[in-house]
Amino acid sequence: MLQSVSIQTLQRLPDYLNCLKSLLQRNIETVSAKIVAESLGLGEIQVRKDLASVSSGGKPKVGYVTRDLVRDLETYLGYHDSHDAVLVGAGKLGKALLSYEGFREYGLNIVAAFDTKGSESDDDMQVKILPVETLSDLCRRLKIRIGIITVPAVHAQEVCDILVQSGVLAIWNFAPTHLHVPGNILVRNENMAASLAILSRHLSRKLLEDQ
Amino acid sequence: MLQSVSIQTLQRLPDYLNCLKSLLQRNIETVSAKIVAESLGLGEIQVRKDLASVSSGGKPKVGYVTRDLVRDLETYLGYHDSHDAVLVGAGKLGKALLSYEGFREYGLNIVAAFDTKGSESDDDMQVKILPVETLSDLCRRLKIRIGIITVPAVHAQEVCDILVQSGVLAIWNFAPTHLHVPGNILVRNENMAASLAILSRHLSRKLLEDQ
DNA sequence: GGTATATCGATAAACCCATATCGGTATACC
DNA sequence: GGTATACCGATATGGGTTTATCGATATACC
Repeated sequence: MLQSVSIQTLQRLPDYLNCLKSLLQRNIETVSAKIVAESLGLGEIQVRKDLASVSSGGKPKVGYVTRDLVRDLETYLGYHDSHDAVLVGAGKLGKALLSYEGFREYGLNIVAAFDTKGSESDDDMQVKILPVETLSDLCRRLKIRIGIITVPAVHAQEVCDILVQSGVLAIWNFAPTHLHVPGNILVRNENMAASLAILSRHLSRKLLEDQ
Repeated sequence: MLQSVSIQTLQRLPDYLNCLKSLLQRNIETVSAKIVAESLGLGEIQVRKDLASVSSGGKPKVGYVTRDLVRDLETYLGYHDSHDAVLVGAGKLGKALLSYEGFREYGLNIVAAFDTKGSESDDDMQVKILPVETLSDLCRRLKIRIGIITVPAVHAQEVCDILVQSGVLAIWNFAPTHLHVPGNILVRNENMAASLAILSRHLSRKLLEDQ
């Protein structure tokens, strides 16, 4: 049951969770796959398959118990036992991510941030910004396993190397560059350019249609 | 040639462009698909197919002419003729995106930003932050076709509705919520939670492997 | 100029994921 | 209590994307 969740399904799970949580707030105790599907713009069968892979089934004529689904999704996604992470690169984007409270409820706990410019403490940030020289040491001491890279593209690879050497296993890369890592390390690229490519093409076509 | 580019391929094109540009800076005039593949961690055949769909072919024993590929990729991705866009929600993330210069070179030109709190002019931002009441009017007047949503989730749908009613055709949504739009409008979700899901699962597995 | 080699391009197989169809089961209503 | 209905679950079909195999061609070297 746990093994066979496809990447695509996995990426939809947070959406289900969002949707179900908002239903729960409206005191909707049970929910059918059809409702969820319509609410998220997905196929009904797809929703059933996805939910089946992370939770025990629903009942005919009733649907799923909302609360149970939420619990199972959160458990599966690891939102209950949070992961510690470090962020490297306290520029605009880095600071924006640091001050985003939402990550904590996704089980991501940013315990420290690093930058070359050392610690310029900002108002509404929880963590201090440390000099990058201390990055490796801190990762080792706290057994950090997730690294977030928000440095300029030219420095991304060297930061990546430091993280990997310090025991980090998963990297969330916001720099617009490809990172080379050993096979057992996962890199997830937050690929803004790819998103733009899709938007841009859609637009070009639409504008072309209307002459 | 232009029609048959798959979504997956389209998303890889910006990576190719990045890679090729950096090769060009190192005065590498021609490049083989193999080199590009290794540099990006992709399959050799895949690279060839992708490149073939946007550019005229390479020569045996020599490879592709780097400069030509860059030009063709940029043309295909529309980086030459830029699209105007508006951004709604000048919180932390919104401001971070506003001050990111990189978008311009991707052909995205953010001409205005909006927020409920009106115009609090910030230091290094090019555009002023306007009251959201004027959003619809400006979109119509300037014929804006791309909207970027960085408001809290609860307000995302209403902002989305305004944008759509004002003629916007493509929406880049950073709010963690699903948006309902007419069929001819494209929504691209920048799904941070989905990325986290993938990172988190990888981590859980790795930690499990090592007990 | 002939041959070896590196590289591209096209067709075919394999794989993954989404969608459709069928059958089963619990609830609701008569 | 029986029957109709709404909904779930499993198996099968289909489309799209990746990967593999083959043949073609231009360059380089002898």
